Amino acid sequence: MGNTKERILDTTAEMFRRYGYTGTGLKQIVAQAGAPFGSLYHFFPRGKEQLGEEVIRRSGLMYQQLFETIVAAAPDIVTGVQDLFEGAAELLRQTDYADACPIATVALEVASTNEPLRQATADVFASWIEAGTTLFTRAGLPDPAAREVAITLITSLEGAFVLSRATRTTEPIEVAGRTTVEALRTALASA
Amino acid sequence: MGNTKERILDTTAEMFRRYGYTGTGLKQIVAQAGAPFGSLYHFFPRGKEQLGEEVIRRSGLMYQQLFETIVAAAPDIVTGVQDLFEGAAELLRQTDYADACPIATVALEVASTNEPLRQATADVFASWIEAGTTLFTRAGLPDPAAREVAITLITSLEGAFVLSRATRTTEPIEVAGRTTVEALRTALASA
DNA sequence: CATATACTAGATAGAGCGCTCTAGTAAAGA
DNA sequence: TCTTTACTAGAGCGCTCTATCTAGTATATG
Repeated sequence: MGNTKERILDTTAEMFRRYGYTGTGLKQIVAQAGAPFGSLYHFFPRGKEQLGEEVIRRSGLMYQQLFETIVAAAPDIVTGVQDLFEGAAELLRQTDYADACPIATVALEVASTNEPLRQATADVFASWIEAGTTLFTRAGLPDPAAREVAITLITSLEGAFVLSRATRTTEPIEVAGRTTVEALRTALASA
Repeated sequence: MGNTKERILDTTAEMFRRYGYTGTGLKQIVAQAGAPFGSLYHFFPRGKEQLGEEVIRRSGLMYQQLFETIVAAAPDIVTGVQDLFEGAAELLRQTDYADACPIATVALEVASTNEPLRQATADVFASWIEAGTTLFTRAGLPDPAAREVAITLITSLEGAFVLSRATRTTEPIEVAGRTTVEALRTALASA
């Protein structure tokens, strides 16, 4: 069964969100996942770096699907973006401002220290941008504008996570949501 | 002379930008600063945490003054904000996408693990927001709108740093600059 | 039944961590 | 001159880090 491996991946993703890459120890991971230490190097022979890379790519994909699900469930794209920011604010509140994007923390840590992991975070952001661009294109925006709004959404969300987690307030994320929605509305109006 | 202490603070700030808080070792700091290890605990008796806190508050103040200087040198507030984003993009390019905001990296790392440091990052962000609000109020925005634009600026900039450092592109920061300027223009127009 | 493969289990190595400790030097004030 | 204070200097402690290593168990296949 792939049960142990999945448990290690899920636990690591959760710990990355709270403690970052360098702040998360392998022994803490196996302890919290209830997995033997040997299994870690069985499933991830290249050690922490391989585990980190798989967690980054996996989490990136999960969040992308979450975003697409939220937008698909909304009556229109503007409401979808609104729901996304409101959901993020709610999640932060519920988890005592701990559980936000696991990519950003690791991305900043590894950007200048670990090229394979930096590449993984870059790939995740690139695919988020593409996914967003596709969605906004489908909503009627021309190609360059769609990409700009997608980038605006992601940078606003990530930056808001930083401020909200630090200040323990949802104000930054609420403001970021309004700004992003406004940018989207403006772009749609002139399309 | 306060020379050694300053050198330790400056070196630490630089290393925090690149390696983060947990990723920066005290021995690396004194080695790079050319300072004896004993001096570190002479100037910072409470160790790494005290050093970290002073670096956060000091860097926060420096960046705030930098922002105010840039805006003061510009012919108007819109140009000032534009210059700020362009300067940030230029700095990233020149430093191989290493030197960005030292607060964000540390903020995400310590938000759920170290309360005194989390508080220090929160204080920095709060004072940035206040400084921005003051500037935008002076430019003619009513109070709630001024604060919203200030928060938008900071979240956009921080989020753009994350994406730019990860992808090694200035595109996110350019887009964030345009979006922020647009938000500011809209707010000014309806003021 | 035999054997290969997948996985569990954890002791241990070697390096590095934050921090403490003792000792020594430089310069200023009594 | 003597003493105090500020600072330099770095060895070493206890601990944790990632990673390796050996050994054992379960399961499936010949």
